[in-house]
Amino acid sequence: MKTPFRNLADSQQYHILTTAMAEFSEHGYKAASTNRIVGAAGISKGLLYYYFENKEALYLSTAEFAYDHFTTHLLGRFMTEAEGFIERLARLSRIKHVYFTQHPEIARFVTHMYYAEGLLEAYQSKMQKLREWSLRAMYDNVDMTLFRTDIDRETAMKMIGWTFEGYIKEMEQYFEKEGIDFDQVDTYFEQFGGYLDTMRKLYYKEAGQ
Amino acid sequence: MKTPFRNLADSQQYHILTTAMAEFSEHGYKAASTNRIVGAAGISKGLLYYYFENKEALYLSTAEFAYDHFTTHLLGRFMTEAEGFIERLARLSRIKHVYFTQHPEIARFVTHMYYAEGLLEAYQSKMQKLREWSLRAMYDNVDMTLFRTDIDRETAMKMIGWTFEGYIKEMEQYFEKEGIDFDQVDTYFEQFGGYLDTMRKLYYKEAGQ
DNA sequence: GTCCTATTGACCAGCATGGTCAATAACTTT
DNA sequence: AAAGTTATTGACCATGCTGGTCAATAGGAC
Repeated sequence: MKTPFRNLADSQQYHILTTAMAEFSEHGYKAASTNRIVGAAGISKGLLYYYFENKEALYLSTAEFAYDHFTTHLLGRFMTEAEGFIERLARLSRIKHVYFTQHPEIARFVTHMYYAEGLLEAYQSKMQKLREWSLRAMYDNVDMTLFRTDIDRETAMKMIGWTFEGYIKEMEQYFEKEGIDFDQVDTYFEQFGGYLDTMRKLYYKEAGQ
Repeated sequence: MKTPFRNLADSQQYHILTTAMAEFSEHGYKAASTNRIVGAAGISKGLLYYYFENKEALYLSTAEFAYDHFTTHLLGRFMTEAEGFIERLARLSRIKHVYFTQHPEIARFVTHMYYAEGLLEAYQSKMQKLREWSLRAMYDNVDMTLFRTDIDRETAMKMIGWTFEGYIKEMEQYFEKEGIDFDQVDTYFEQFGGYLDTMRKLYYKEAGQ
């Protein structure tokens, strides 16, 4: 990253880096095309190489920006309150969902980084930290006594996690096909609440027991 | 597909087509490389174009072979017996798993076809049939009275489906990392049975009720 | 006018692509 | 053994895209 890029307005930096992220997430590092990036970003080829020394430097800047943005915007909101496992996952899902809709390119790119190999050696310790921290976000300060006692806790937690994954994936597919209807947003929340109730009925002790 | 290819021994046809499938599934139609295919298949470039008129014809032959193989090898085994929903999904999972380990390239390619767009217009009606048929395989002749009555059936079935998806995905990831230990295969089955028991405890009426 | 920075897009060599084709190897038939 | 037919090779080609360069120029500051 060269100084001219640093002198850019934040919004323009964000614009260029997120377009690069979209390209990198979709095609991976090698197959990503700088030509497509400049086309999508609306700048000339020359200007990109006036901002960055080469493709790799662009990727690394991109990765650093994404990592920093992700951690500063999410870590803060994840302070753990005491609550049941289902409520915890519900809260995390909502927070993630907000972030994914507000910064979709960054979110997609971070998941790409999470699984990518090769160029990222410099980031693997950071990723490791992220992994550990996301574990804490899931389990720290969770009230485990809510679970019914006749089924294994580990099993229950896995199944609950898969239920959230499945539900989120289904919603994503639905929105991708049908588009989000903002008048119906209440219905979506109701439906989500219904799933939560069902899960409580399945996995928690009966009330008052 | 030209006649010389038709005159080939079945095993050689299978070999070439499955190598092509691997390439197509991994990179998609456009990014797939005929050079890599001939390299992996151990034949010369010229020979490939002696067998097929061009890349598209190769893809179409590949798709047809995969579809036929998949349907003839799976549809037969899917006759529905009366059973609970959990047992049904467990049975389907086992059948699928066997097919995926015996014909991984075909299996991967069929899922690719299932989601791919563009070149497949000719196959979309076939895919539609496959979709309908897989629905029947899931729901036909299922004993719904086993479900406990205080939770919604649709919700329960979705959650059970997600549990299977999650478990299968986790197993795949585990095997990819650690490799399959054939001495431990009993443990895997035990573990799977444990999940089934838990699910029955969660979603079915208590015995004798 | 004179700097200095920002910005362009034509241009380059390199590489991989899908596809061709003359040469030849390997069988069959006579 | 000769002739004919089919299988098989790999060098070769035009094309298109790649990451990256650079002379030209536009814009603003002094």
